[in-house]
Amino acid sequence: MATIRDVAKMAKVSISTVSVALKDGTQVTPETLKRITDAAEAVGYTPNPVAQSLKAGRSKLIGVVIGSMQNPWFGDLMAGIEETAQQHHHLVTLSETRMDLERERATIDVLCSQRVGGIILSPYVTTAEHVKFLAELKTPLVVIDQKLEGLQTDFVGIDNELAMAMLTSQLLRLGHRRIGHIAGTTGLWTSERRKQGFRETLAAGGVEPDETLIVDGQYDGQVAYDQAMRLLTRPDRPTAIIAANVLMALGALQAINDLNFKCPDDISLASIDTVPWASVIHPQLTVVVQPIAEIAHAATAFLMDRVNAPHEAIAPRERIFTPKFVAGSSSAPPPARA
Amino acid sequence: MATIRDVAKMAKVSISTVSVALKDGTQVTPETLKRITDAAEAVGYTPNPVAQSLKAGRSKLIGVVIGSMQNPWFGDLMAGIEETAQQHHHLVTLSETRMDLERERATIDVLCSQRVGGIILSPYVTTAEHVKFLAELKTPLVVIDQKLEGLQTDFVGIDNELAMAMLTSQLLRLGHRRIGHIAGTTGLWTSERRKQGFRETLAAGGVEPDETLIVDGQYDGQVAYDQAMRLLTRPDRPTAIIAANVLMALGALQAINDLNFKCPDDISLASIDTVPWASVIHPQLTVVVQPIAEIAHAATAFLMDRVNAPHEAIAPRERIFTPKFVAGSSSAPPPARA
DNA sequence: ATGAAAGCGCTAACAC
DNA sequence: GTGTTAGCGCTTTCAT
Repeated sequence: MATIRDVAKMAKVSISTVSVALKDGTQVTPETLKRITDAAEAVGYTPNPVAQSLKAGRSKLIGVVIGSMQNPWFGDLMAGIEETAQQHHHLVTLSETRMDLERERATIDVLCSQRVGGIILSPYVTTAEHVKFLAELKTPLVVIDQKLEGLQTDFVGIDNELAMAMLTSQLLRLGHRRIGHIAGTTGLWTSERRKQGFRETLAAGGVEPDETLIVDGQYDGQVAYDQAMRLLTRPDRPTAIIAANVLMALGALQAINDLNFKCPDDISLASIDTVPWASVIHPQLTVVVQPIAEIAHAATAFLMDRVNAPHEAIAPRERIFTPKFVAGSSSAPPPARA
Repeated sequence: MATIRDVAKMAKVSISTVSVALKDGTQVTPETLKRITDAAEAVGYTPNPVAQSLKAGRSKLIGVVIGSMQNPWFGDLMAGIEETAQQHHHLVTLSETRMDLERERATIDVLCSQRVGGIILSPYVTTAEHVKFLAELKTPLVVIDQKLEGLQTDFVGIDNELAMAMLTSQLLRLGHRRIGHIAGTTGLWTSERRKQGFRETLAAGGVEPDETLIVDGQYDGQVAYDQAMRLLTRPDRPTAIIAANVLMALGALQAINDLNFKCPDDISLASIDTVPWASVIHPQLTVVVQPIAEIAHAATAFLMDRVNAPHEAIAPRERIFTPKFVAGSSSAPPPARA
């Protein structure tokens, strides 16, 4: 590959002149600029990003750290991040932590030692120790999805209380009074916010929240299946279930079918998020969807701000998107009392 | 961050000794080795990969270039690649070409100029010019999924004829004689191989292939929906449909439902590939699945061979996996003649 | 066994 | 405006 030296030799200038000229053509005479650009063209010169990175102390790479690639929104997230990163001439690397504390830390360590320009993290560890670890990172960091309380950096996510309020009030309006909630992993920010939105909306609708109807599905389809089985075989079973994500909703739907209940005739179902192939699932799920592409763009834009201003201490920013309600046929009025 | 100089100073040796000692402890006396490792530990030394890359002329990064992140197997593919790459201390970057010729070329150019160690490509462009472009790459390359005829490099994929033969013979055995095939994008290797497997199996089963029952669904769910609509509204409609991928199968299923046909009572359906949580789709699809994780591992292993032996001309290798048949309830005997 | 020195390709002071 | 020079952190001859 052609180096800056080849260009300099051909244009009969020094390498620093080439470097300066190619940065912003304003510091050199038009004639030399032309000679240089022509020479660069002739030898097919592309600056070596590795050398640039060594000089700069960090590379034009942004690391995305995610809990699981099984998440249905993961493809859209990556596509959005890659699109924005590309506009800033950055490449995107991807790492999966499999929702493991050790792996999350180790992954971030690797990324930092690789001198990536910045990191977009969807955290699954919320311990104070981990927050401290993240706070001490020198590498620019933007957190998405799970907000980590006390961490001074940018966050992009959705209004989780609102998301659950949308679904809950819809079911209340249909006449449901006993509503079950298969919640996400206990302790995670999104899980707790969603539970809170659930409780508050019920209370505001005049229904006393029954804590035994709120179960932990660990954001996992199989666990949710088991939990739905338990909920639906109780004598005082709920007439509707809200799952905190779509994987759990599909698990619950499976349980409903396996128990020979009809959805929505016997049990209504609703969830947060959807899947790309949602249109062929019967019944169509009533859902609230996150604007994933916008979250990806916003997070990447935040990150690039930090990458491009490495010395300024940018105050933590927050971007909370409003999810969108999409009515489906999985929710209907509860069956008449037997 | 601590540099090799910090370690050298603390261990009271030269930087070259540190470098040699940390490479393989065999060239230095045990005492100095200990001093050096202790010092490295004390200052928290990690070699700067960027500097190593500059020296080596290429980085410990492998680029994955894929047509679309919507593909349901994309998450599993990435997870598999990342896992194997990690064992070789490589990071994985991801780029999407949106199935566009220009973008596929430009993306590969960027990756090469970034001096990635190697590239795993799932190509969507099969022109001779593109093959020539790929053949001239200096960067190690492994192709997956779509084989490019005439390209001298490693390939990993599945036996596409066999995949279609499995599905076709199953439907023949059930008694179907008019079977439609929603094929992938015309001209792509997988599409053509699958069509070929379809024709041959029909012929072997004593059924003359009707070319009008083979339609181009472009590997796209919406296009497949339209094509299924056309197939199913013909007076001589097929009694079964095989889709060349799952997105198209789901599109076809939607069409079947919208036309108020029952699957499998009126129309049987089968496809290649599946989606996570396929179990909540009714009816359960009869499918043939690719061993994506194994494909990912094999491709990455091939690539690492090339990365680790940059000067040897490794002869092109090929790994063809056998897909797995998974019977579902979407295929049944055809309805009795009216 | 250890060290000195060159250089990977580039950028940025600092001269002139 | 343009060139000289000194590194960024590392690996690798080549001496000693």
